[in-house]
Amino acid sequence: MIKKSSSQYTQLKEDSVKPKKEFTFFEDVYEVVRLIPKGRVSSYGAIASYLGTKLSARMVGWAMNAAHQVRPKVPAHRVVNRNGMLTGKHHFSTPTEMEVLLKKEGVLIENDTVIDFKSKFWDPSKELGM
DNA sequence: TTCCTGACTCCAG
DNA sequence: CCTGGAGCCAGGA
Repeated sequence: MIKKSSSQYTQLKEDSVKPKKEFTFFEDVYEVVRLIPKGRVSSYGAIASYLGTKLSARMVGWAMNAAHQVRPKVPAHRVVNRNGMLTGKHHFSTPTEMEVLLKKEGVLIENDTVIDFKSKFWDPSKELGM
């Protein structure tokens, strides 16, 4: 039982002014997503990788979950999984919202998957240079 | 505090 | 081709 007291860390921080953490990761995710060109799509893993946390693709999805209430607007519909599947469609106002938005931008969907995903794929590490 | 879940991905069978 | 488990880490119960 290594029951340590957290008090030993309390003096480490004096920034009692800031109740919240920095949330830089989420903000970075939103910024990258906003850079995805219209008519193109990216993946959770690609974004995570670009931000240096390759193994945290799930966190990108988690960030998208809260992206709807973030301003400026975040085009979350342009983020799909590595296979081009619209795994996040159920998190939009309607189950077809994501697909409709993409089609409006020229990205065709079939069976919940982006058609010709390979050519529509936008890799931040490659496009933004790394 | 601990435990569980997830808009993911990789790897082994 | 499909399935399951591990690693990731922020929140909610």
